[in-house]
Amino acid sequence: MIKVAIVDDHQLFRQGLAVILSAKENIQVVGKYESAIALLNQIDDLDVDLVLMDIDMPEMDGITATVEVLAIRPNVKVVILSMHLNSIKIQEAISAKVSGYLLKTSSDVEVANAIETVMNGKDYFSQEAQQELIESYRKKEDPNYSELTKREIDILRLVCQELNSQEIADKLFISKHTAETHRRNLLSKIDCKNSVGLVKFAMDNGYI
Amino acid sequence: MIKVAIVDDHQLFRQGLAVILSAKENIQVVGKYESAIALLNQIDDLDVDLVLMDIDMPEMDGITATVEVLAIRPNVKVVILSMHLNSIKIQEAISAKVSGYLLKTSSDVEVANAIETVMNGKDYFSQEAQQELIESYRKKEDPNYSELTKREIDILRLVCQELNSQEIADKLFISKHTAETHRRNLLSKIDCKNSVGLVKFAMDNGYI
DNA sequence: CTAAATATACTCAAAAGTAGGTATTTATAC
DNA sequence: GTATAAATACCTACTTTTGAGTATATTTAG
Repeated sequence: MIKVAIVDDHQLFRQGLAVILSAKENIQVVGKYESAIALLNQIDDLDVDLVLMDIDMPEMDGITATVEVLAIRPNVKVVILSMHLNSIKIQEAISAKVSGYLLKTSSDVEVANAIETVMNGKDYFSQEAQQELIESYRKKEDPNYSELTKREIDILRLVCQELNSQEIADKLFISKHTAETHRRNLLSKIDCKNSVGLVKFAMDNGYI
Repeated sequence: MIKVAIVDDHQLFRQGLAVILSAKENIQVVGKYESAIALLNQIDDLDVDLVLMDIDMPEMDGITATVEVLAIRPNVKVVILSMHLNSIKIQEAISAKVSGYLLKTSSDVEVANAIETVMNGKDYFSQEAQQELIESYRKKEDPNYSELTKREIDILRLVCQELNSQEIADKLFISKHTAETHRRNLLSKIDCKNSVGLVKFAMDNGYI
């Protein structure tokens, strides 16, 4: 019997999924949590093999939560169950050492498969997640493509807070010229026309 | 027995909710659809009293779908079941003649209550939805607040497509000056500093 | 019909963003 | 240790946005 916990802020989803999974003969739902905090508060005393974790939740996102969970209970498996598909989230999830990544559009059969696969010591990433990763690797091989640097991500986030280059410069203790250079490099890398494109990119790719 | 159909693109949610609702003694789930199109294709032959409708779905959003459903089957009740809470969506839903608006964070008990209430000829809007509406009415009474006009919404959407004022002007066959005026009025009404603020507002309020 | 709201168009001026450079210092990787 | 990448900073030039006005035609609501 695989002991599974569910973390999701949507009660209907949480409860529905629990019912569906409990119907599987080898799965037992031992916990349902409406937030990562709620799970972390009980993780010490919880007899659990695998956590199904949503990403978008108030208070603490599922990826941060995964890091916390694995720090306390390194033997517990974490599988992401999110509605969003973007390569940055998937990569962040992998960095956080999740064992799988599923979409909410998945079927109950796929979720059960994923749980079994992960408990057998393998990873399970949904077809869509794999595809997304492959495409992001393809992009990286494109000579016109280059990853954003840490500093560029800083600038991107501040642009998205409606700050102008001078304000960004003040905030980061750099020259206005530097902020403008970073901004221009962003426009070039992301291949968009103006700051509006930057915000949309940031939103689509989970930077904000 | 109340005959309910569920429209939601997340299979796990759809299926889970169906199980939960089927357990209620007075509710029968007569259909599960992964898209509004799928529902509309079968609506003629479907013996259904009430549709639980998600908003954010590919192909056709739940509000457009509601209008279509009610055009064909005016006696069917539609209740929105969405994860998002914003006054514009709620108002659009009301305009589309929905009978209720629930959040996915609701409990199964609340959903069942809502279904019963609506089948008794009343409307059911969740506490959060009501609160959101009240706050939007409060805003309207604020002398500094004013609703966006249709034209302003046009301009807002084009700004979000990375167009500058000249390009917007060309697209709408108006003068560049006019486009600039609209843009400035938007900044003033939305109370933000630049186009970045406009995009975020547009996203937060479901304009794009 | 009339008043109010909306959409339209313009001017002038200041501020910010965009586009093309160049160049130095600081990390990082091989 | 030396390439390489990243972060830093500056210059010139041009475009766009923003701010603060004014003004008129067109719609809409009472």
